Amino acid sequence: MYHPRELYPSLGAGYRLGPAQPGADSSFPPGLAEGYRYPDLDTPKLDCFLSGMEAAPRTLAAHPPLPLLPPAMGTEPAPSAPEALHSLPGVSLSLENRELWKEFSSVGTEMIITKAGRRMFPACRVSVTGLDPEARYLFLLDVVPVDGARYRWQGRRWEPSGKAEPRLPDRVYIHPDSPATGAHWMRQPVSFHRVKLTNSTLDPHGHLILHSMHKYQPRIHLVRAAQLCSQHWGGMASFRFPETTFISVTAYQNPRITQLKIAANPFAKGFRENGRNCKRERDARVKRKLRGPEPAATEAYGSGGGPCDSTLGGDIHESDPEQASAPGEVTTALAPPCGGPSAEAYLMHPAAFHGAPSHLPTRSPSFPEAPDSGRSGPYSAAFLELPPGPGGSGYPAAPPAAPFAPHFLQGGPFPLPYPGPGGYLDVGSKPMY
DNA sequence: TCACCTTACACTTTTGAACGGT
DNA sequence: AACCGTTCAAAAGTGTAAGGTG
Repeated sequence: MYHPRELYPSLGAGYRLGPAQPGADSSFPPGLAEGYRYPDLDTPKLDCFLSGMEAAPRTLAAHPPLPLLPPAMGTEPAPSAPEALHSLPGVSLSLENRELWKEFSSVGTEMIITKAGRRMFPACRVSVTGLDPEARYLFLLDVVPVDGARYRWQGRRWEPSGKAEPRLPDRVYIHPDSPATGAHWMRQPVSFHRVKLTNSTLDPHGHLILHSMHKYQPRIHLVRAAQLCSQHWGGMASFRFPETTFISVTAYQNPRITQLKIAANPFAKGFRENGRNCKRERDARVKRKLRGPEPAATEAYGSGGGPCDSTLGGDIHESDPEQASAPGEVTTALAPPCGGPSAEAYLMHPAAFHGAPSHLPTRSPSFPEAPDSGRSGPYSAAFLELPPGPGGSGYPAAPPAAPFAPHFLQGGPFPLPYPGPGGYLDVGSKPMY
C-alpha cells in the first residue's frame, strides 16, 4: 500500500480528520465523537465551482446552519427531500431507487472497491425538478468520508477500529450528459451507475479513490453553467441522501449484503440459487475438474440450459429493482436514464465529443479518456459563458464572475487536465479538514 | 496467526457493429 | 438514403475462492 503523504506531498501532512459520526443503528454503533457537522461542506473540494460564483448569489459562501449529519445506516431517514445546500431556488432532488437503498442501508451497505474500479450498486439515481428548462446544468457526484474512523466487521456488525487513513485527493464524477438543459435532466431520472470506485491511489482512470473499511457518503451536485469549464456559474446545489451511506470494502464482510447484492444486481444473477454460478454448480464444477478434463462441460450449459439455468425462468428475484424502481415505469432497457452519451448532448455540444477547439489545451495523452465515457477522442471543454439576461426563468443571470480556481483548470495533483462528461475531475489539491 | 487485499475464474448483462428488410 | 429491428460477438460487470501480503 502506498501512503498518500508520500504520493502527494503537496497535500501536506496536516490532514485533520473530522470527528466520527454518532451512529444509531445496529450496524454502525454509536461512535467516536459528538457533534459531527458536515466538515466536507466547508471544504475547498468544490472550490473550483464555488470560486466562479463569487460574484453570483452568495448562498454557498454564507450558507445557513446545516442540519446534523444524516442518520447512520439502519435508521429510518425522514421521507422528505434530501439534505441540500442550495443556491438554486426551487430545485429539488429525489432518490429514485430509494427503496433499494433503504433495503441495503438497513443491513449496512457495503461497496466493493477494486484496483481496476468497481461500480456502485445500488447506483445513485435521482430525479430532479425545478430546473430552468432552458438553462444548462452540470450534474456531478462525489463521495466524501462520513467520519474520521476506520471500521471493522466484527462478525455481526461494523465497529470503529481506530482512526481513518489520511484523506485522499478528491475526485468528482461528471455525469456524461453534462452539460445539458434543465429540460433534459428533468425528462427522466439521472443515473450515476457508471461511477467507479477504486482503492488504488495511483489510479490512472480517474475513478473515485476511497480507502477500504471506511464509511462514505455520496453527494450529488447540480451546477448551473453553460459549459463544463464555463467561467460563469449561475448557482449550485448539493444533495446527500442519508440512506446512501456505505462502507467501502475489498471483499464483502456481511453475508446479508452479499445476498442482497446477488438478489438485486442483474450482473450477479449467476450466483442466485438457480444460477449456473450458484454454490451447488460451483462445487460440481470443482469435482468435475478434479476428476479430469471435461471439455464439453461448459458447452453443455450453453446448449440448452441445465437445471440451474436462471435464464429459463423461475428466478427467485425476477425483477431488478435497480433497473425498474417503480411498477409501470419505463425500464432503463428501453429508455436509459441518462446513463450514456445522449443524442441531445451530442447535438448541443458536438465539440465535447470530438475534441476541443485548437486554441484550448488538450488532454494529456498519458491520461486517456475515462473508459466508460464512450468517447473516442480527446476532450477539452470550451470556455463559454452563460448567456446574460433572462433565459426564460426569471433566474438572475450571473454577473461576470471570477474565473475558475487554478487547480480546477490544472487538474489538481493528477495530470487530469480536462475531464469530459462522463469523466472524473480531480479537485483535491488541498486537505479537506 | 490474523485481517485484509489481489487475482483468476465462470458466469451474466450490456453494448455496438453488421446485417437485412421496409 | 434513411430508418428500424434482429443477430451476434466482444466488452464489461458480478461474486467467489484461493492465495498473497504485512
